Amino acid sequence: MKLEFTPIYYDYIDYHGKNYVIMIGRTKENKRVCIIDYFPASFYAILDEKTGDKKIEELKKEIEKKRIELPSRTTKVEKISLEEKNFLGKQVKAFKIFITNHKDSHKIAELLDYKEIIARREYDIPLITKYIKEKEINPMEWYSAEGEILTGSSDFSGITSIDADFCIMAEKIEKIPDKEFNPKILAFDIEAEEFEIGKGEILMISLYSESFMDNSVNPSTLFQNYPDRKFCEKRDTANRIFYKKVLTWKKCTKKQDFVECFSSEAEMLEKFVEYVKKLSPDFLVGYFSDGFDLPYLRARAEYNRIKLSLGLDNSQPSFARGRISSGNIFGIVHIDLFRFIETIFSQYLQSETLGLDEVASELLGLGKKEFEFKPQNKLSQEDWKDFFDYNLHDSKITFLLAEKLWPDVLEISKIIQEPIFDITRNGMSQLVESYILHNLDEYNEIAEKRPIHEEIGKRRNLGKYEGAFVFQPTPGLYENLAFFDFTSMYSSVIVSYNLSLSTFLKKKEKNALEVNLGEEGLVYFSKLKGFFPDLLEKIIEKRKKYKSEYKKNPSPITKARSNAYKLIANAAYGYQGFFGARYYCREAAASTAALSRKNILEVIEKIQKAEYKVVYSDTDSIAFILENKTKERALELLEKINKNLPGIMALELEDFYKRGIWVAKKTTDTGAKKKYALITENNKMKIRGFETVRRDWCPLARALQSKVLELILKQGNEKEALELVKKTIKNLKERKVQREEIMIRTQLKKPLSEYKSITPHVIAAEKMKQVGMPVDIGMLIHYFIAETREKKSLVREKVKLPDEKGEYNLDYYLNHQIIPAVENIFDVFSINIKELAEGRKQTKLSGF
DNA sequence: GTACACTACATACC
DNA sequence: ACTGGTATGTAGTGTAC
Repeated sequence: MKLEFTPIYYDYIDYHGKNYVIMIGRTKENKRVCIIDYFPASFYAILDEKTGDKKIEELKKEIEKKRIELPSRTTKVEKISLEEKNFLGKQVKAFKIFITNHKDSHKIAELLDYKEIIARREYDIPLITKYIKEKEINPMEWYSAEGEILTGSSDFSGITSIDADFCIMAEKIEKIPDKEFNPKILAFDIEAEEFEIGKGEILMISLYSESFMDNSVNPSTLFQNYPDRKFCEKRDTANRIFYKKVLTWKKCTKKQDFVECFSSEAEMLEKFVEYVKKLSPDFLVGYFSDGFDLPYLRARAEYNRIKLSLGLDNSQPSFARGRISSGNIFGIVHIDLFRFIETIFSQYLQSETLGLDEVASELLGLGKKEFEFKPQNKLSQEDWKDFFDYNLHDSKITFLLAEKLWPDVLEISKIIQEPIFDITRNGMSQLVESYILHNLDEYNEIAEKRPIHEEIGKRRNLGKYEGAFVFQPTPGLYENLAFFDFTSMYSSVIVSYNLSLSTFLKKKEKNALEVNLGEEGLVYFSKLKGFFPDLLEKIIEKRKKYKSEYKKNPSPITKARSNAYKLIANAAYGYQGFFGARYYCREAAASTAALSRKNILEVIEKIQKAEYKVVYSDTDSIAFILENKTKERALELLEKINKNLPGIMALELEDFYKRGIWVAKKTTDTGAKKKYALITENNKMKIRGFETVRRDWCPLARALQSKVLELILKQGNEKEALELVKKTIKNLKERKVQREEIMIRTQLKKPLSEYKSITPHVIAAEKMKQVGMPVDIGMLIHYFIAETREKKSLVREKVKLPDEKGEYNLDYYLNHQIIPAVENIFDVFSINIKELAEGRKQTKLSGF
């Protein structure tokens, strides 16, 4: 049998003690296939360069005898080959040792205790990663596979019970040109009685999906085996049909045909499993479903003593431990969109929180439905109806989000070459590392090992190294500014100076690059191109290529591709400085920062020598005043500077600005760093660091500050802005300010009990807990500061929750929100807002 | 009892 | 623990006078 498919899901099983990789994929005819491929595990043993051929032969014979006996299996060395490889910049001879079972590779590696073997490597790479790396069968690309169809008569360890159209034992797999692939996405969402996992009943479960068929199919035939086929939505303008359903065992109404009612929670759960199986999606998508929906379903299934057999082999979801456990369903890729957005996609968002409502509003222009939660017994028939709508709507926006983010998920998976399950959950360092691992073969390089616990401890104890340079600004309002910045500065420094673990030299060598790390002394790097900088250079080139491709042909895919390369390039520097990295190199990271400082300081000097006044600089950007010079002259200077920059480093024009303001720190009168506001000739604002952009300030103060900055920057003076402040203070004093304007939001970053300092938001969180509201790490706590009967000195004693009765605390909002937000802006014009507010208050309160 | 230094914490910039 | 360092600013905490 021969078929063409794209691998979507990867896993492996043991059969007679050996490892078989299982890929679940789709053919272009939309058939689900399961490809099984024998894959022998292996690792490397690197030999001391002095080892002679005779000794090598002896060692080989010795190693061939190694074996491990376990009750369940015997793992032995199956085969050894001697290979010429590279390892951290050196040519080495290494044994590639094939063993029976990957799970024992660590143990077998430990048995190789010979003085001639100087290092053992790659026993710690997950089998799937190794499989993809060595056999080059990448997720979401296309392959043809030949092999025998596994039938019921086969004794292959229950494999034939996998719910797929075909299951084959691969004999040959070959790359074929990519084909179009439309993912089958099924979104789901649950509503439960209690917030705590498994504590309450699951009231309802919603499903939302595009009905998986081509346009020629009549919807009425699609779910013909279903009692509920009429619940398919009609075709939309794009000729698409959607499947929507709410499963519940609570009060059903006849008016909502998408609601299906069952007699018990258990029956509802069983039907949920059945429907997911019938819909047969490639991706089951939730929002925060690793942390809530899936574990909740499992807990309730357990409680009801039923099996949540969602897996294609009828297995239940498994939860890998980690900071957040990841819910894996065999054969179906479970995606928790929240995790993907949190680690990867949030950088492209403006949203201040990453809740479904805000993220969906931003990306889709469609937020959550409003619904007021109440205890079950307080819900009217009408409330239940709204509740079902609400639940379905959550699945709907989750589905639409998944579609929206699909190009990014797809491109990242293809570029990183790891399955979608992993890339939607792994952090930035893991993505960079996977990219490196999958590209090592280009350099014939053996992979470095993952640091063990002890090593991580050592690395962390080394402490921080000196980072970026930030220019000390002078407070003031400036006109006619130019902003230059380095393109991907740290990455370009790594490439240009060849900074990495494999190029780092333990001692000075001839022709080496010497980097001065200040107090930490001198370090040296080889000028022979290392694989890490070389790989990074290629990433940057690809980013450039795909960026211009995107500009020529803008589409979500070209954009996603360009962004994915940018993502890796930007994370490379942090990766080398990250204690958990295989290719951790503190010296390289510290040198990257040092050489970046050196370069930006040199550029600052050049700009100053060309008689411009530099007003600010942070890490990779420089702002300066054009004074009487033209923009063209500034651009000529830019060209000139670029000619003398090392390697691939490049400086570019960020923009020209009509005006810019820098303010003083609140404690001293020196200029504050990382805090400024700019405006272009087209009145486009760029505000950095100010309270306006900080979510832990109340909207009133933020909006006022933002408006004040705008007025000042547009007009070049403070007059109108001052009037606005006066008006706002008057309003505040007259108690005309709406409650939502004075609400403060602060994130709870750890469990309540771990706070050493009891801050206002901790008190607010405790209050929430008391009234039975859900409180969890990561939540934004909303509260306001109220007037109190007795005089209280601490802010936390005046904290009230949004729906508590009480007046806002005038003194607090005046002196701790409004005035601090605008005080240092008016200081630039020698106006003392505080005196103004107080002075008027004493003489004539009504003036405000 | 309050002034001050210091710490804890959250959030931003790049 | 889940990329790095630099920076501001608020509120709480502890201590001296």
